[in-house]
This record gives sequence, structure tokens and C-alpha cells, in this order.
Amino acid sequence: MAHITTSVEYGIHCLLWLVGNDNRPVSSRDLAELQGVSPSFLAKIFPRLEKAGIVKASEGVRGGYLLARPADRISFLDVVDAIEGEKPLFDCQEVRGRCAVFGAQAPGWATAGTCAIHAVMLQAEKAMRDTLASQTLASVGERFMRKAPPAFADDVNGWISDRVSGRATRGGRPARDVPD
Amino acid sequence: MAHITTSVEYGIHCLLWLVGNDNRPVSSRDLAELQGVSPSFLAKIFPRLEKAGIVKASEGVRGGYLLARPADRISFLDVVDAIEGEKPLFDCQEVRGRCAVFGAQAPGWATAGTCAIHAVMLQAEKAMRDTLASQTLASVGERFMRKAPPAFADDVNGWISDRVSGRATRGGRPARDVPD
DNA sequence: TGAACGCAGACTAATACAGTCGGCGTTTGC
DNA sequence: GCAAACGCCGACTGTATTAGTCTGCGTTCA
Repeated sequence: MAHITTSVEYGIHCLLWLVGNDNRPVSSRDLAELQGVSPSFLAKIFPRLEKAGIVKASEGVRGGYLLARPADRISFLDVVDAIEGEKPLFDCQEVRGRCAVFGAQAPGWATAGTCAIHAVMLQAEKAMRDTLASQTLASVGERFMRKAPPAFADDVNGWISDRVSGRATRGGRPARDVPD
Repeated sequence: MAHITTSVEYGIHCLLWLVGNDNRPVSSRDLAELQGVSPSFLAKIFPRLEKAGIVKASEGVRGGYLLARPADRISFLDVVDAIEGEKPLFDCQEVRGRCAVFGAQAPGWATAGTCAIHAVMLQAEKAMRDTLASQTLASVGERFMRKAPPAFADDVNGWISDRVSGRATRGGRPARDVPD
């Protein structure tokens, strides 16, 4: 699998729908159906975002999630680390200390400091993380909204409202607009 | 596992031993024992480096590997791609096209071009790859040799020569300096 | 000829990831 | 007060990848 996982992808997609949605919590189930992904899988991702302080949860009926801070202060790196837990790009096996000419015990100069190869990998990882840190939910959300027609945001808000009120007034029958 | 694998780590460590070793091929078995890693595992890595044109192989007794071009023209990125095959940092699932408000068929504006999230990941991947491309076997090898005492390179060359000649003159008994 | 090579492919064990399921505590509407 | 809609947690499954082993084949050289 790829280093940046599907969980992160789903998480960011969901968070983008929460941008500019400050007073109405949205449930992970609704977000899942809105995007056509697995509800139970999304339900595993959101608690991590909540623990990292990226979203706020409200429990009970009509509960759901809201962004915990403004979208321009939530970077892609925040989301990646929240979901994946700062997993390293490279896992140094410290091969340098095993050189046969050292015998049983490697000399100090060989194992002091960071392995030269590891240092390059850390530098590459930093470059990647710096890029992720430079992009926020606000900047990417805005870029997406410039592509979408003006009515799109309203359509989505309407879809979500329909689902919530549809459950309340029509006895739990989901309001789907996909015929079959 | 980490995105940059142990195979790459072993590969780079081996290639660094081949720097400045232009006329005497070294076998993957000797490189494995020199570094205390699995010979059969290393034997799986080298053919990929050979197919990528990073090393040249010579078969038969006294065969082995040499760098196929100067060390200052072999970057870390070359080695990573040779061994891992340009695997992407992120695998976009095209969630954007599944939005429920679109119904069965997503409109063109939604799926045109690169997904905004994917674009950020590609940018991060490029930053990582640019860093890996900027580092060569020559630069890192030199950095390592500055840490090592002057006699170290000779010690290693001696160890390798002992192993080759030891096999020839002493009937295949490996010249190990680690007692047990 | 045989040992030391490279090379290819099958195989195994461990891990991680995507996804599912069931149970529990909380909140709200009827 | 009860049931449905929530969040949250842990156990579970299937599949893909990785690290590592093993066997067999063709080549080279003493």
C-alpha cells in the first residue's frame, strides 16, 4: 500500500465538507453516504481526528462532527499525523554497526550521530512534511470551490439537511436522489 | 512497513562499498557477510540494480558487481526507483466522483484534471523525490569517509581480498574475524 | 569437473491496511 | 421512558506487501 493511506484520503475529503459548517454537526454516516465510502470504516477514522483536536464531536441524536478550529489552521500534515501517527518514511536498521571488519564491537566513530543514509532519508521526509504543512483545508477547499458551479455548495447543504430532516419527519427513510 | 524499504537501505549500503572499486568485482555474498545481512536477500536486490543500469554484473567464479557509472552520477532516487519501482506515495481513490448529489454520473467539472487532494500529495512526493535526487553515492560516501579513520578503507579492501584469496588458497574456509 | 558466481521463481512468516461487526454509553424526540 | 441516532471501542477477517529462505539453472574459471 501507499505510504499515505486511504484513511487519510477519506479523512481529508470529509473535513473539506465540514469547512464553513460551523453550527450544524454532521454525522460520520452522512459523510460516508455523501461520498460513497464505507460508513463503518469512516467511523474508525473520526475518533483519531477528535483526539488530535482537529474536530469536535457531539454525541447523541443529531450529534456529529464540527471542525475544532478554523480551516486555515488545519494543515494536511495535521491530518496525516492525526490519522497515521507520525510513521517514519524510512526505518534505519543500523547496518553500519554490523561491518565485519569491526569484529564483535563497532568503534564509536562508526555509530556516533545519525547514519549518513538515514540522514538523507530524514531530509527527504522533512521536504515531504514541509509541503504537507504548507497546505490547509481552507486553501484546498477554496481551490475546489473555484472549479464547482456556484450552486454546488447549496446543493450539498441541501442534501445533508434533507437526510437529517428526512429521518426526523419521514420515519427514518433516507432521502436518496439516486434512482434504481 | 516504511515506504522506503529495507531493500533500499541494504542496496545503498552495498553500493557505497563499491564506490572507488573499479576493477575488482565484489560478489553479493561477500557484501552480505561484510555487512552482516542476509546473503540470499541481497541476492534478490542486485538483479534490480543491474536491470536499472546502476551496476554491471560479471558471472562465473570471481564474478560479482561493479558500479556501471561514476558514483557522482548515481543518485539515491535512482536506487530507490530501481529497487522499489517508482511506487507512488499516495494512491488516489477518486472519491470526488462518487458524491451522492451527483447521482449516477458525475459531471465533467468534478472529475476533470487532477483531484485537489491528490495534487497536494503529488507535490509532497515531488519534494521528497527532489531531495533524493540531489544526493549521490559520491557525496554521501565522501561524508562517511570523513568520519572514518584514514586506514579504514584499506581495512575493508583487505577484508574483501582476504575473502576472495582465502577461498582460492585455503579451500573455501571463510576468513572471519569474529570468534565464537 | 566442481566450486563460485549471477539469476529466476516458488515459498513462508509477519505485518499492515481496508473493511466489517457487535456492544456500550449518551442524547434527543415522541 | 423507550427507541433511534449518535460517538466510541475492541475484536475480527481478507488481502497485499515485505523480509527472508530455498532450490534449481546457466555461466565462468581453476
